[in-house]
Amino acid sequence: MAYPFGDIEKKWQEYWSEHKTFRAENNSAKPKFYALDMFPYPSGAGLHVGHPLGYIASDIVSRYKRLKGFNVLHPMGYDSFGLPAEQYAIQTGQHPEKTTKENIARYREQMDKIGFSFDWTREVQTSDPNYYKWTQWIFLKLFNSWYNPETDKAELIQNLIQKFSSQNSKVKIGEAEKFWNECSEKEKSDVLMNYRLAYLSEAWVNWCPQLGTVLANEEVKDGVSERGGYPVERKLMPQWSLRITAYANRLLNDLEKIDWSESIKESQRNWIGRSEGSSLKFQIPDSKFQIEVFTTRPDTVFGVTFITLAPESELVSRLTTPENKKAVDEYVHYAKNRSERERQSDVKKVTGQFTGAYAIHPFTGEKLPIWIGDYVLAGYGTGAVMGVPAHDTRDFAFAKHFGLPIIQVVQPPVNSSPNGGGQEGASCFDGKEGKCLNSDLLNGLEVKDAIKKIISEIEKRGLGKGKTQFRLRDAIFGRQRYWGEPIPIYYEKGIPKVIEEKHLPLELPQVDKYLPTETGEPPLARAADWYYHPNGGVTSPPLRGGDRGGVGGALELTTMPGWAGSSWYYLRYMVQDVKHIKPEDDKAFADKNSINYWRDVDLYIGGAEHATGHLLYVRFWTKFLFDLGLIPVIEPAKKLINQGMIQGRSMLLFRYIFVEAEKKSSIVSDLNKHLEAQGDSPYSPDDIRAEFSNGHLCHVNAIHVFENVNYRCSSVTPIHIPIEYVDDKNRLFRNKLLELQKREAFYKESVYENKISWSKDEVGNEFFLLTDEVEKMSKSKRNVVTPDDICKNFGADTLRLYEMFLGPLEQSKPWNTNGISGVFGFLNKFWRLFMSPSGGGQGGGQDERFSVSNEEPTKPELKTLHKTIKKIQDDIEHYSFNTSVSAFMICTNELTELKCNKRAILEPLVILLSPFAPHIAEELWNKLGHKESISFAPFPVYNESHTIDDSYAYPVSFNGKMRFNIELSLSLTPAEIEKEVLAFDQTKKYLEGKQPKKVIVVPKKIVNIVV
RNA sequence: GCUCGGGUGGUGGAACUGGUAUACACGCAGGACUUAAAAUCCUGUGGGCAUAAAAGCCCGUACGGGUUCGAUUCCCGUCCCGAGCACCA
Repeated sequence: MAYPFGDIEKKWQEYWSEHKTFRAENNSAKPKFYALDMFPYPSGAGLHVGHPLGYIASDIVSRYKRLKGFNVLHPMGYDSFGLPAEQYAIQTGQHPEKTTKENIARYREQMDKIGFSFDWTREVQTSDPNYYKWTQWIFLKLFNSWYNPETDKAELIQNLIQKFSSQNSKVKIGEAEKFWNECSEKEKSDVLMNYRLAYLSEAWVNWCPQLGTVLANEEVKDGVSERGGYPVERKLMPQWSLRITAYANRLLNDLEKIDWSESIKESQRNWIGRSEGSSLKFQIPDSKFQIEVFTTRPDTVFGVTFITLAPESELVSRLTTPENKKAVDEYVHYAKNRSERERQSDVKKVTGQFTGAYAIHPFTGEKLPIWIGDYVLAGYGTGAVMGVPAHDTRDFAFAKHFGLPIIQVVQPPVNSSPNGGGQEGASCFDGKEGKCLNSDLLNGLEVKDAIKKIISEIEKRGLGKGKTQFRLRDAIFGRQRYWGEPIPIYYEKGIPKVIEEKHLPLELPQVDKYLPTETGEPPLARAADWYYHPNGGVTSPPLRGGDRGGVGGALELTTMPGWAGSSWYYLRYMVQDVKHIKPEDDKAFADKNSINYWRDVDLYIGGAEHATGHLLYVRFWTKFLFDLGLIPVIEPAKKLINQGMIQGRSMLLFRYIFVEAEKKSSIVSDLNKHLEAQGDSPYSPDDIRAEFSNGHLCHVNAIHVFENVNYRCSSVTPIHIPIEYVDDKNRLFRNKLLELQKREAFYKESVYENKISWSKDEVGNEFFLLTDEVEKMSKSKRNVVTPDDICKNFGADTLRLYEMFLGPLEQSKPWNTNGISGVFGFLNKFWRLFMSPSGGGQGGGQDERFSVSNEEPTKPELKTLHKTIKKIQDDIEHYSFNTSVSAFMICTNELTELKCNKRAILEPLVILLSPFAPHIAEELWNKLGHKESISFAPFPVYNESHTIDDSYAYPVSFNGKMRFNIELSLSLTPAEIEKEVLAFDQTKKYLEGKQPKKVIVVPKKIVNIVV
């Protein structure tokens, strides 16, 4: 019979909750350990089996650290602002707060059943006004700060204002310059916007019409929105942004200081994208304008044959000659209206237009035609490039397409790729090695040296200077959405002003609908009294200043993006009992003492999908708060582990639609096109015929397709069947489908039940064999598996062990429960070590009685125990939890074999197991007579002397092939070992009478004889 | 295209800094207990050759080379899978 996990787990979960066992103290003499999980977005599908993977790992480490005498902070909360709740609100009219609350309750219930040692008194929710008050507060700090390049850190904007006014500096107003002290309030505000770390500007944004909002770069994948997959366009609009680019260098350099996975660091490096080069100015004859370009290859300057501007560049309209105006306007119009997706998908398509204008080559004085091309990005560098077709593939393609001249200026090294010529017309060579030619003062120099020389020359002649450019863009911070933190800004006479700190939080107003207004304003515009007055705040009664005069004004209508709240939440957890703190006692985002005690996260576990989003922003905010002296650390987390994704197994039914066609063969090729796209091998017509008759592919509108071959496959649509309707052999039974169709109209409409060619099982039930596919686990794919059933059927301890046993934490793997019985079996076997059958029943019987002996342990028993202590300790330190589970199994198998039920062995073993399977461990600990929770028991100390053997079975190899073992004393010297081995009977056999050439003896490892 | 991971039995996966490849578990096969089933326990299980049986031999960590007494591990080349970036000048 199985051990009574149900009762045990309930009992101890209640005990921990009642005794607040895992409440972390901020005043402690113990060393601190902060283990953090990326908090979840509470989605409507509930917690699936992938979520706990990381939580279990961090929980094991947390519990282990407690046993090791650390004061452990292991908190949990919710990233509860976000799009899905809002989309749901739009559909149903329900306030997103309501669904969010419900989802959180469900998550909590599920988490509680897994037995995590979270300190729930520190729970945070980003959508809680008590929390987002401080998110808004940090925003105000960003607004009121600028980045001082001289001190290389953020400083108060007040310092800059002071500087401007005391020096009466000249500042730029549009294209004009003006003295600071002569500027109007509005002009001053505009100037400062170029410095503030949170600023408002006209910016090209990723606009997603379907979602009605702008998206950050990392929220756009392949030209469509990450959430929902809707098309994204480029649009110029006023936007709040954060000046993360000011931190680009530090974000890049400090990666060296943290122990994060190489892949995350690499992603961040790519994303920040530092490149070193030079700026260079090209004069335009008879014009007040000039073109500045950025290049990483100033050494190729003598190969420049044209200049290309981005279509969005301001210079375009100014430089275009009258006779080219029409063509240029048309091209610009075309380029701007190409969606981001089109632009990215046909990268190979070369488009462009000549402006009619020319620039002067700064070294040769030659006339260079100025072109526009949409391969030049407006947002990078200066939005203009110098075209060096011989040594840049894009310039090459452009020059080829428009018949522009190509001049080779670098001779590739001889051993480089065979056809990488760089010769005029042939192909281009973009390697950063070789010798310069046709390059005046650079001739004969190696590329590297040429770069140095030309930069100093450029600088000497005042043509430009050496420069570092980053790919990273400022982060767009406003969202035209309801369910996010309101941005604490109001507009007085058109000037953005901050809300006073004492009026925070600026709470989300009630609105009648969660949609944009008829005039296209964000949902917050629907709020009746969305005005601010510095004397009265926002609330009762709102004093309206209005936009046109008086004090106060309309509040900002956009809200913050999803990542705002998560950029600093690790700090909020540091506050003792933060969940129950009263607003009037809440004096800081986190109090100084707490911050100085906990400092930073020691272990952070979460998904790799946040590599360039959350994980970059949280580093940015950390550095900013550090600069302001608010926190003592420059990085949020010392160690980061990315847990692998647990994928789901989707069940797919393909709907093939056939239509009439003229040609016979097309059905085969159409079908094969689809199968190849899926990675399946193509089918011959016979194969397809066979598949159809087997029922595999046969979900079609025209079943008789092979009798009447004049059909072709016009579409193939995969339909996700909810996995709970499918049996473990991928079979969808007809009655199940009917049941599903009754419940969900979608399946009624999309699946033609009477067109399916059903197969029959042994008893005659009709079924159809579905295709399975490993995909991300998600609600929309209908493949979500929750941990609930496993907790119910096997218990939380089994779930915890099984998730760890699945493989290395960082590896992604599809969920399957094939091996769960092994883990469950292990726990039962472990339980039985402590039990003896009371009535002499058979094989463990039903009447188990707790029975542990106080006898002295034997040597083999001690050896097993200490070997396991060492293994578990090493494994946890290396986050290798799958191998620990194996070690526990081996240990239990050995002790069962030894029939060991001795307290001296089992008691330490229970402590050892407790981080992994805390419920069963608490129960056994209690049965062993302890009154306190096992959570703070001392971790057993490894004693090497118990594991040392005096002899070792040496594997003896001949020419590297292992043949047999010899048991030899470990006290022997290598020479003695050699002698023993050579004297051994079997050795003679393998020597076949020959003399050994050489004998290698590695003590305690191996003996190898070379013949 | 560039960068970073990774390829081990039927399956998930072990193997410390080069030293007995396939631990542990699943699955499968056989057996014990049982009226029977479940549960539990035991035995076997990389492939091939060979044998009455035992011993024994050969091949095997994606593929081809190399270094080494010895390579899953290190080096070079190729193929495949996954992830990130992708007209970033």
